[in-house]
Amino acid sequence: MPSKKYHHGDLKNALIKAGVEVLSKEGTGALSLRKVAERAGVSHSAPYSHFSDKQALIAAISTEGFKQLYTELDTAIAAYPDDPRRQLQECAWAYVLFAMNHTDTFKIMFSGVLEKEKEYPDFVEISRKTFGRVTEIVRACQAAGILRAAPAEMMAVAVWGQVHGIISLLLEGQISHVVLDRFDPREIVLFALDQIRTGANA
Amino acid sequence: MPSKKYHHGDLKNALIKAGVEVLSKEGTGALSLRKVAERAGVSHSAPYSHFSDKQALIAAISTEGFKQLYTELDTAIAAYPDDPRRQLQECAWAYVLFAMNHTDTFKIMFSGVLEKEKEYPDFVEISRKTFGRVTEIVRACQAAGILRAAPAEMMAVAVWGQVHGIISLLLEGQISHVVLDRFDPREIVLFALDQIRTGANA
DNA sequence: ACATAATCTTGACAGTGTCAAGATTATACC
DNA sequence: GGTATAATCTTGACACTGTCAAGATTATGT
Repeated sequence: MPSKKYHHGDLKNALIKAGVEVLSKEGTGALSLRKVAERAGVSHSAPYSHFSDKQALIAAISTEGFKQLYTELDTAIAAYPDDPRRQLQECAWAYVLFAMNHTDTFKIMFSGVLEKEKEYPDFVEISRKTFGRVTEIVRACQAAGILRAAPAEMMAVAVWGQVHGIISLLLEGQISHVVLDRFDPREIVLFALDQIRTGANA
Repeated sequence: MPSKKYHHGDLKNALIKAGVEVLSKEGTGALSLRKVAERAGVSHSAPYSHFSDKQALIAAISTEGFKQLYTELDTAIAAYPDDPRRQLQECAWAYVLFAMNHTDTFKIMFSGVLEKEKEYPDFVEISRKTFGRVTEIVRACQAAGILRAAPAEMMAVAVWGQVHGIISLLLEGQISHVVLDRFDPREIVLFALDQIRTGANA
């Protein structure tokens, strides 16, 4: 029990974890450096030994979120080797599940709270890596004749954007009650995911 | 020149306008009640005569944004009467243009800064109205055999989600440089819009 | 013309991000 | 080992924020 050492030992990670906790329990608006510090059991200014400012902490939380998202995509991919069609499908669903299970982390990752993301190399790298993984699958699907021919990166962006859009609208409560009264969120997402493949044309 | 009257006369709208200005000039993070009040030439507490709290001002700004978006969709629709295919296409593009021309208003409308949106009836109504317009077009497209048969509201959500996702990723700077180095944002959006219709399947 | 309501100001409070100065502890080098 | 140096954490302060209460000013309705 390292209860009252002057040096915390692993404060940086403790702050990130505390940040995630605050996010999930009190929402994005309640995330403050001071609250995170208190939750980690240190003084209000201690975070500045590890993060240059609040944005840096947010960047770290987002990076952590991306890492988790990456591993979930990775296991989804590993579950269906040599089946790129299924891989793409499961990745899309894993993305949706991640967003629903870690709503506020997801929001912080994508809602523009982090302002100069390119200044955080870890964030940029895991983001790039994740996107690269999706691109690989798209390329494999194209090679297998499952997806149509097109620049793979572009198609990956389009597919990702489509998944991202529908889950974002759902999480932000933008889906009309006219729809929510009649359909389950899962149904809506599945319909949208299906339409990515088939298109809306008659 | 009603310069120094104790009563402003139209403070509520002035505050909304000032808010939009702050948003577009200094970004979402710089939006504060006090700054908005100062810009409108009143004391820091004056906004509380018209808005119960900051959220209420944000709701008003968002509502204003939705109204503008609605009229732009409306003119896009009016420009191509009896051509639902073109109407849908132009609405999607108008949506994208609105997001690019009023980035920070768009972000405030959709980035979850507004927390209890259902508590603001004006916001709910214009939001519902806008969605209804899209649904109408989808229904018309289905009737004309342009879009495939499916619950129109569901399909409208899916299409909207797809447009929303791609422009959101672009605005948040989430599109990889691998893609941005090779393609113009317009190209990316057009590709994505095209894929909404055709689907990604081979 | 006057009572009442609407609007705006002033002053205060707690909470926030951030910085400077100093206290405490770990690390590296002799 | 012991000591200089760096890393880590605390304390105290500042300006800024949202919010409220009390009061001043003006509009409105009767």
